[in-house]
Amino acid sequence: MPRDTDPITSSVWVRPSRARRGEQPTLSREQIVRAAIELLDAEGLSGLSMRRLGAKLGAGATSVYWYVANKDELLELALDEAMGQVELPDPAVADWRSAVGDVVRSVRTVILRHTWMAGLYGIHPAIGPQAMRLSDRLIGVLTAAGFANLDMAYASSLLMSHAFGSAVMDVAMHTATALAGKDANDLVRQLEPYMDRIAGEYPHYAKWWAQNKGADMERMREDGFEFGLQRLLDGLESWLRSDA
Amino acid sequence: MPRDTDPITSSVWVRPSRARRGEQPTLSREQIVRAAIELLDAEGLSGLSMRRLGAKLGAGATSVYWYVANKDELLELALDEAMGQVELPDPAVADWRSAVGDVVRSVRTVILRHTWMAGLYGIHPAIGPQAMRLSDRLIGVLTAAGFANLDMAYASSLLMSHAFGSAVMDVAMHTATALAGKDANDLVRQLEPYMDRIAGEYPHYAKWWAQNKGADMERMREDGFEFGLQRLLDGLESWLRSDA
DNA sequence: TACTGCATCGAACAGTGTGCGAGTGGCGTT
DNA sequence: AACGCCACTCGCACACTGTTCGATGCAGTA
Repeated sequence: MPRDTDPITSSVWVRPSRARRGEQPTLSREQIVRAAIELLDAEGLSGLSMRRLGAKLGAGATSVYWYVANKDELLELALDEAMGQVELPDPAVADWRSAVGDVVRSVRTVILRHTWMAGLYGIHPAIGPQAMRLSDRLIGVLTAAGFANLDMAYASSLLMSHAFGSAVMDVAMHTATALAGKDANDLVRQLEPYMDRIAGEYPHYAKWWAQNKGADMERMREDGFEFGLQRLLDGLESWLRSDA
Repeated sequence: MPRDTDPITSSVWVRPSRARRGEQPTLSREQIVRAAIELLDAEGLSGLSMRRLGAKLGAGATSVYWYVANKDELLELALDEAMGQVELPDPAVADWRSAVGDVVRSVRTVILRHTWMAGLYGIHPAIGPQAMRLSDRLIGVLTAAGFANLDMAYASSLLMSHAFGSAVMDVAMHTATALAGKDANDLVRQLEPYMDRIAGEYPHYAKWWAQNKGADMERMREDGFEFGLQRLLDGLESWLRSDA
């Protein structure tokens, strides 16, 4: 794909997808991105290589480069495509708390479904069309709720931060335990002697641990996310009331 | 480094650092991790290769493998070491809001200083000794404030989520603009025609944009983080009061 | 028929993480 | 004093990576 040095027009999002002239050019950007996501879902971030992607598409390894400038760019496209799976808020819902809550929950769900997304957020900003569409709807709900200008932007990025942050932390835990081939609870149980040994260095942690070692990890993550979401909405709501 | 198949005892954190027998073995795990961080800071995640690390240490490329099993493990160690730069809360401070706020701010600052951390959180959970130390102190402050058991864990992970999430999003934006060789404001200004063109698809976004295009991006990120932190603390505080 | 330009691919290059086995020097034991 | 062990270092090799370049073929136009 011919390069363009202008940082604006060279962005993936402005450069048009390759147009087909005749009938079927056997490959397309959408098809490539879809295949990349399948590979990423099945094998993780390190499982995606241009050669394997080419093979999966029944094409030469380097043919992909006609539709996509970079592996980085491909990942950017895949990330945005996956973001498109987030369920958008229904603008008809009057209760902004539940509307906003549903979006945040959906973002988290999508990231947990495509765990490779977690490692990508720190590299590519979410400014693709799907992410924009999501932002747009969120802005709509928040302005209807009473937020405006900078406060609106702050509120929306706070909500997104929570979805990203907690999902990323969950994914990290999940992959770590999955890599050990264990369920999270098993792993925690096995860690007990280690915890006892270092208890002296982390007194507060050890004390808490002694009282809560029975908790179900999977359940905790879910409940913790929901708890945080509610506190966050509480904070926004009370601010909204005190300001208006 | 000899491998161990047991998932527990094979973890980096339990396996002891290589002990020196005589005087100076020319290399050490701490030295390696330090050099790795320097390389990461200077060149980013993709700038760290085992060969370059070896060269920087004046050693053979594969000598590092005596102290570290993996590149992955090395990154895990570097991540935790960097976490050690977070300023711990002063337990003497009576005001839990400001104590907790300082920790969260410090986490964000550290991540912004070592931008490579952003891409690593989704891969390795923060369970190293430094991360544990941080958690321990945070737990101490929160329990003193009145949180207990599961709620305490939820509150702490909510705070951490915010620090991680917002820092990661900022880093992504920052690297994207830095890669384009532009200041964020310049980039945004250049994006204007693009924004106008797609305004129809993102009506709420476009409307907001029209009213707030003058805002300073760097400032917005800082203020947005602080706004979110305060709303979050508000939410926690009101929950604490209604519960007690 | 000749020409143009989209689309595909093979070969090649520089670089990656890592396993293996050979080396080296100094310590503890005989 | 001699030996053997063992912590430690490193060169080589392997399989693989992303990406460039130039050669090829094919569709539509002149």
